[in-house]
Amino acid sequence: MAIQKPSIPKGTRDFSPLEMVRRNYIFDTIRNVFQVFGYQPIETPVMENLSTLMGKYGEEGDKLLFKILNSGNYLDGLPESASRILDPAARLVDLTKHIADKGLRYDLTVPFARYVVQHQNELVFPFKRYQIQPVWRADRPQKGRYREFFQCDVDVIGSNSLLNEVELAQIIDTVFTKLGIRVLIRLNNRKILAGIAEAIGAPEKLTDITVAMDKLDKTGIDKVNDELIQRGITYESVVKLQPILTLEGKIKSKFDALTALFNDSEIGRKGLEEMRTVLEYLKEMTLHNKFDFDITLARGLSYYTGTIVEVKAMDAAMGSICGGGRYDDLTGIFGLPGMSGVGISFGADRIYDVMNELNLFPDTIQASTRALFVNFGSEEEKYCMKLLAALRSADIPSEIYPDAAKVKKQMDYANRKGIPFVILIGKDEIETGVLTIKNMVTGEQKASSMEEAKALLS
RNA sequence: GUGGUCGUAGCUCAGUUGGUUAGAGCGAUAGAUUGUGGAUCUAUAGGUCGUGGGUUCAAGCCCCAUCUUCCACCCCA
Repeated sequence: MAIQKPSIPKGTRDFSPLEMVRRNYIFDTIRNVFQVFGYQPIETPVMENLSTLMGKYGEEGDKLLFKILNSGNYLDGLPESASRILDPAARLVDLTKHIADKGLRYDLTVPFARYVVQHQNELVFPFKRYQIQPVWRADRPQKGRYREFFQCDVDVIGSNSLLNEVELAQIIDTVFTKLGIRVLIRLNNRKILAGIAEAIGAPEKLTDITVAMDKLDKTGIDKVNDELIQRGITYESVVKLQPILTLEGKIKSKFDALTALFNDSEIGRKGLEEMRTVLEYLKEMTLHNKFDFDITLARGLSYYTGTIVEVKAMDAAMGSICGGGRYDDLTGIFGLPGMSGVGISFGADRIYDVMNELNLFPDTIQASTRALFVNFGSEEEKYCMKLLAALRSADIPSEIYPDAAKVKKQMDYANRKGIPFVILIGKDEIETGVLTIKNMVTGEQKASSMEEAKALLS
């Protein structure tokens, strides 16, 4: 058989030891914060039924789902003849639903909603859960965008209280403070966006308006207006929107302008009230990072209904590294209506990229093996295994070189793995019962007892 | 999904208007040095030039397709 060049699918990556140590540092930090705030872990399968996933992320989202081809003879049982399948005019989607009924999860929120409905009888509400698992999107890879990446989700479901929003903001602030990333936390509320759409006389165009407004800081007001017109919003409505688009600066002035605009919009007033409450709490909390009320923040996922939040690194050019919001009725579609939830998701891979770019990983996390026993042969080997066991039971990460190779080679091994101490046990040491320990940084070498060794190495 | 971009040794990259046997540095292995590493010196190994077609007397170089990389758009973590 011809040798084939090994490769992995587009947009996926291998993680080598150094990367894993650093990734685990991120996961451990985030997990600890989640636990301190009283959240409990769950996991769900990497694949879900396509019926669970389809239609939850909008039209775009359905296209980005990885579908899993059915097992067995998946062409059997097709409702129509094979010639129809081979007909180039036949729509691919039609075929897809007959030959694939499973897909890889696109995020952790929808599987969580499914989980809550299925396990509603055993859960204690409000249910606070966290979940750290990979998700898959059939996107084109680019900077900060992978086809396989990890999300770290925290959600609380079964509580309408805005205290949850406040706590989630605290979690964001705590996580990024611990990781050493300076961030800007942007907040908005979907009800405010709905209120704006209503107030300018285009309530049915909410999505179009938010998608266009979202680009304000990126493309500028002229482009946004162009897009609004292009999306079928009337000239009059666009004119009414201008005072909102040009709003800048103080939170108070935004509130004043919106209050005036929302004279006839109840939903707008509701959103504004929610935002005021959240911001007041946050002011009391004295966070380490800045937060802002940003009217242009929209967020794509269609299921958000209340507060929305997005986090960006201040010192690196990267898309949002954390985002989320409140969804009033995510479980309704699975048969459990009236269950409000709010949650956020940390993008571990983007956080990694930011920390890498800014050199934020502490050196101390790279520590692996503390000491290496040099192997001088079978006699010495046996003797070393006992000493090794003693070090290991004292929680000192240690190892023995498995072959009686040249000392140079064994030293090289220690250097390359960054092992700071080498222990040499030869005939002399076995006779005298001491350990010759060499410091690989200073080159210093001395004889120690086991007790001294433990003290030195721990 | 749209547009662009990259691919030569394990890694980083040279490679002339298409012209004999595709090079360098780093790394690897062995030795100088049989229980003492990082330095130095010497030698050795390592390539279907991403893949498949095509043009040509001749292709790493030109053309087409395809895969991959990176980037922008769309959208998003």
